[in-house]
Amino acid sequence: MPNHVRVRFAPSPTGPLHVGGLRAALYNYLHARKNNGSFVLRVEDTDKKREIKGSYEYIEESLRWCGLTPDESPLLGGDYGPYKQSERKSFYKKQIDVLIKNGSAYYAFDKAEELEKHRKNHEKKGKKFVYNAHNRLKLKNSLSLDKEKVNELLKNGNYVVRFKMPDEKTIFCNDEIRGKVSVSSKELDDKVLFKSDKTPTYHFANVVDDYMMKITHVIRGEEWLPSLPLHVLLYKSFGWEPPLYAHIPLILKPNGKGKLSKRDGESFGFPVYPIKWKDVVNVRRAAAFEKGLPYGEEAKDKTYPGFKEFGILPEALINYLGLLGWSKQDNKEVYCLSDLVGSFEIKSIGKSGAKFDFEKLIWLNSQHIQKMSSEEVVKRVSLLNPNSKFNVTKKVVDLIKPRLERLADIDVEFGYLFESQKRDPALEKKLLNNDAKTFLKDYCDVLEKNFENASQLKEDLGRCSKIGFGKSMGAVRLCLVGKLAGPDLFELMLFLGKKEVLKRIGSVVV
RNA sequence: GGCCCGUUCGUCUAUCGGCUAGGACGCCAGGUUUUCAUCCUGGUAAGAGGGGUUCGAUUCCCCUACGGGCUACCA
Repeated sequence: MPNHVRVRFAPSPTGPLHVGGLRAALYNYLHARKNNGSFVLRVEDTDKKREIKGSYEYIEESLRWCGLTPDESPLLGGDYGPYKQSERKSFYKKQIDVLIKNGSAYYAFDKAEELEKHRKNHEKKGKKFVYNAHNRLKLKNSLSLDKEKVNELLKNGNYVVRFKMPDEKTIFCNDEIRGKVSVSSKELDDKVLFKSDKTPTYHFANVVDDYMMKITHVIRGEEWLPSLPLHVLLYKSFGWEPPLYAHIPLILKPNGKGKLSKRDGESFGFPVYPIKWKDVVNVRRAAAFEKGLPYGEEAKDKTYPGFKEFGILPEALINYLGLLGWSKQDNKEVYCLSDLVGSFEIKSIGKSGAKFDFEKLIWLNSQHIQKMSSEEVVKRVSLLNPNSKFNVTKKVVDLIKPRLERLADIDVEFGYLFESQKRDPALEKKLLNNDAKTFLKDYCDVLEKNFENASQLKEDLGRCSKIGFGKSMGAVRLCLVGKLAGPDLFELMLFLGKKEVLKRIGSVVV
């Protein structure tokens, strides 16, 4: 490729970044790095009504947490700025005039309510109302009205600019993942490019910016595929060469019903955001008010935990998202970011939507934890939970690493390492009969005198045991842990220390 | 409803016309650790359905079904 590869991730700040968006960002990042290109973060904040305060900061922070740092962004700047669409208004104004002048776009004066009425009427007849060649001359716009009237209406300032969709023409576009996509232009409408508040719509701003920022590859969610023909036609109207497009399939709910969305975090019991998101009701309510929508008074501020708070490593999340809907020829499963970069190829991205599998994410997470040094794990845990009442040391991590699935809730999962736990009553009934208690008492007496190392502890246990080695260990384990789980019994005893072990076993014997 | 995209084990996927359909998660069984977990070994399980094209279709084409997306002066 002769041109320098430039890709962009262009979220709109209408809320937190979710896994689907994160994956789009990841694929863009991978493609940029693979080709020594640039990864641009652009904020599409043209619709101020829908903007939620703090989203942009949240998005940058999430990307940083995942290690997907952009080369150019609103914060970092760059040669093609500004990187917030709200700061690029003059560009859009200039370019919309170009399209009006060359006849690709026109002014329209129809009121929103009037159009809504048309839509309703058509719907009643089982038809669809489309604002295009089929009926644009019957509506109020600069193509149907005479010049005088148009000028008069323009003076009022209450107009939009629409794209003049060609009449009955088959439009062919190319998608890097699916190949040729074609659609008849009679299905397409004269999309609004410029709103009456003098701001551009997504379609227009997006095309203008991608061109001006010299974007070579647009990698975005499949929900944009239907508007690809419009975007390509816009490029043609300008006489510009369009970039290459790749529409990546959506991430679906685990049950396959629809794309993964915000609420799913709650109903499926796992996060959908990278890091925690604080949903502030006042902000939402203000937004709803602007739009004239009702917003429940009973609603409360709510914090949604993210994968980070759930104890998922960013490495694992990226690994999982990378392989979801994309796979490499080799049979490896565990990858770090640079491995993914090495073999990334747009063409090998899958075509069909993928259901989110939390179990596999957890498995990958534990794989990444195993690969990590205990020191590093300690560091991450303390960063994640600086106020924990327990001190998770290297010794602790050494003991539990093979069974560590998530970095969070260590004090809950492995609380027995820090303080005595309540014993499972069912197991107690089964394992702690009189014979067992006799054994425990004998063992305590021995331990009192001798508490040296693992092999000695083990030998002594064997000597005291009259109920079988397995049962004896079970009994001791139950005393120390409260259930039949945890690390190697004798390592655990050494970790807890003589005093604590005698205390925990003693509480049963007496 | 219309348009667009998709469809291989329960899930994520490999296969670029020759297949005893491969791997991973999950699940089950066995082994190691006289314990827990890790780990190892094995097992389970798939080409939506129907038509073509072909010596041969999971692979190419068509239809149907199902799933998803879009259908705003939202992105």
